[in-house]
Amino acid sequence: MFESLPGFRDFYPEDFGVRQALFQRWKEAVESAGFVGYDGPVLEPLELYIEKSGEEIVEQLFHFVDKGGRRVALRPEMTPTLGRMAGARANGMRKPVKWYNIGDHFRFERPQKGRTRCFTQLNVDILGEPGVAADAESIHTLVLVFRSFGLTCEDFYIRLSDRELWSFAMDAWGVSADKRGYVLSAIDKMERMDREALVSWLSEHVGELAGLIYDDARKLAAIHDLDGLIAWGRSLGLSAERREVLDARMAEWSVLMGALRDLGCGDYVVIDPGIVRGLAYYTGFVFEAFEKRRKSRALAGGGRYDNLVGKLGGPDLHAVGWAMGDVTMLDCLEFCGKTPHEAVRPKLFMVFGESERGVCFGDVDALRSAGCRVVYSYRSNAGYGKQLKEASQSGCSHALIYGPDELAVGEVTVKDLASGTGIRVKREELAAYIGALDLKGS
RNA sequence: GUGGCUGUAGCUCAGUUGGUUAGAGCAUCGGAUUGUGGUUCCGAGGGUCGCCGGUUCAAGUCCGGUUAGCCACCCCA
Repeated sequence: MFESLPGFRDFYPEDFGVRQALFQRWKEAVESAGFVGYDGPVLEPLELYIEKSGEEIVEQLFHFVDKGGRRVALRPEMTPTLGRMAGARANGMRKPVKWYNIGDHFRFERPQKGRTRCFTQLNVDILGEPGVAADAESIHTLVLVFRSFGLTCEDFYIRLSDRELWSFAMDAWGVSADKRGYVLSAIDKMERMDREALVSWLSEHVGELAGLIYDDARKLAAIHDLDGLIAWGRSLGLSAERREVLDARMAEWSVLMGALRDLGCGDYVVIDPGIVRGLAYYTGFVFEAFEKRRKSRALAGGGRYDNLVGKLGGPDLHAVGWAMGDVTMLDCLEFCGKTPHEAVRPKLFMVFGESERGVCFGDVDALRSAGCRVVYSYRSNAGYGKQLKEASQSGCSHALIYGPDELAVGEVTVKDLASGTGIRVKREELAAYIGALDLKGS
């Protein structure tokens, strides 16, 4: 027997239903915040990803040369495609643009917990708005998504940081522009590596500064309130000009935190400069969502990336957005006992005698056309008992019994298979009766 | 790319110091059951014990390799 490729998953019906329910909640939650759906190609030019991240990223892509000699790759993330699409229409679109996508992505990595080679992501982005109103709504929408699954501030939280703060810090340390990526990378590793190992690694890039950077970065990463950030900024000893810019940034922090509080996100968001995100293209506020009661991979991550569209050759377009993966999210929901399920709808099993078959099949067609879910046994000549047994084992909620007694007066028996109770219903009223059945909680 | 653990029926697992034809529960299918289901009982199908090689009179069991899965590292878009 063939098996699925490493890191690729089969979805049998029981898993498929959960997955569809997940997508449905995603869709409803982000549409409630005014986002509209879009999609792009699963296959893109390899250069679209190299452009942003460099040649080494190729190792983690599914990529090949197509028959036309083009170097192509399965998309590992949505943002470059979004940037390309939005960039092409940027000048003609009314701002802000609020788009979301639910789609498959591919990365050639070693599979492990929370990580596969093909996963589905929800991407939610706001384009064309430079102000913190967009950052606030982006984070609020993320909270809406979590809450739509019944998760609370007991289950998850969002760590909010700001790359601009780190820019000020690097100004103060005197880190040159070409080294800043390494420093951000080091900050990202602070939670996982001890001082000695990290300083040693960092000193390969910034020399003797490494120790100072590490100790200062530790202090900034430990700040978790706005007053603390402001005090930290005053201690930097910036020039008057830079000081003014920093003050303006702190004012934006204040507006953002106020908006998040008013949008009901106050209990979910914590200031945490230790988050920087791995990607090069982030420019401002960045954030990641985590489970609260256990250590796990980030549930979602995002931030502001004002330069990406321009870098891809489009016009300057402000942007802020985030992504959430299906694997980690379903993991989290299972841990929290909040695994989503598709809505329960009545499902009917037709039970009939040989001489009632014709009438019954007529109703099968009519009820199915009316949108009811209707099935029946393929076995001819099976007794009513056999058919009912099949009905109860098939997972149907109700059996419709077509017997001579019922049909003689133009009725059928609608039997609730859970309770065993039956009720006679006029055949012409069947669709209406079944449509009114409410299975919630059953 | 590195390391640890694990592979026996569709699933969960037994399988003694190596010893005849590898078992159980659940699930599946059939029957008991000719107009009223879920229970119960009976029966059936389903395994080259992940794969290859070695040791041995004899390997599911011991050894080596390999492959797959899980977990961790690396990386994380």
